[in-house]
Amino acid sequence: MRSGFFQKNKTIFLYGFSLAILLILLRWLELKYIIYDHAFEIYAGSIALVFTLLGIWLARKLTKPKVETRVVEKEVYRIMQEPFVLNEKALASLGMSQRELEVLERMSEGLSNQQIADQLFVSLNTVKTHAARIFEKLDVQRRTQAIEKAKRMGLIP
Amino acid sequence: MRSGFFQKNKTIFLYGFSLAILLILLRWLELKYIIYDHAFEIYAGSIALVFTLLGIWLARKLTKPKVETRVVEKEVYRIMQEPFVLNEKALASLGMSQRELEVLERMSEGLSNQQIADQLFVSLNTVKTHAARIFEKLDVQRRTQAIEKAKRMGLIP
DNA sequence: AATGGCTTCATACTTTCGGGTGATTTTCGG
DNA sequence: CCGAAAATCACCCGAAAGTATGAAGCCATT
Repeated sequence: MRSGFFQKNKTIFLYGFSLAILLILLRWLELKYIIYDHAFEIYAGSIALVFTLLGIWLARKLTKPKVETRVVEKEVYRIMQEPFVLNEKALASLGMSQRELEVLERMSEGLSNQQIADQLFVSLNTVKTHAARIFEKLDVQRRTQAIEKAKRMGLIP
Repeated sequence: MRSGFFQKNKTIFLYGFSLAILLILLRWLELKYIIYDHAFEIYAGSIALVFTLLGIWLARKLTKPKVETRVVEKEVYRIMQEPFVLNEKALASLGMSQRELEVLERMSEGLSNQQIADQLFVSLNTVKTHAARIFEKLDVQRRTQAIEKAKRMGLIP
């Protein structure tokens, strides 16, 4: 393709053109006897200047941009359970005992009284007693309420 | 400082030097009568070539690298109470109905079946039926388990 | 018209939970 | 060592929760 050929050799054409036009211009200036004393030096200087600029342009055109990796911090919000810290104050103010807390934790895991009893190696009745105390201290009636309240108070995760 | 002055004007000095040396070289070549026919064109061409290269070099030296910002995501964890967004996918995959979800929500608030029935203006039996379906779909046996699982799945806050 | 899902309700039954009471043992600080 | 708090266990009883089964009405899709 003609246009394709021109496209690919555009730089070369431009190059030649620049040189030709510059020479013509300089000759014309010479003929117009504006320059005659240091003619050659001016020629050379002009050519040097123009082609330096051309070189710069070329370099900018052809050089691939240097890639500089810049780390941009982007906040990625994640669902994460904030590290649970037991609310000791609330625990103390309620007078919640260690054993009761253990029962409460297992309750919140959805275990039945019997399962809790098995895990803690105590009788079902014992767990019931603990549960009753827990409800009393938390001032609730049902285990679901106890769990809800205890979570809000920071007694369990 | 002298050296500082030279440093800062290095490019200009280099420039002048190049031109001077080139001219001397060309004159010498001319004197050696290797060139004499198309002397001027060769002069011009040589100067053009050299200064183009110089321009390219200059450009590369002086041009600040184009910064292509490459975003590298860096996770910044932060504690936040996750604003609850309902996990619709899980909801759909479980085939959980709207009514069932309502019951589930109230369950998690610690309400009894009777209270839920009153709030939703349905009978206790209806709530029980919903509850049974919920347990079935969540594959659990107790309401406490259902709450625990539903929370983890993002069905309820 | 038929099908299937959702919601509603009922009945009957079993299991678990929660309240109340009382009692024994263990632990731990004064 | 003594006493209070904690932990353990038992028994009873009623309430609540959960299981199983059936069924009717509604609504959208086929």
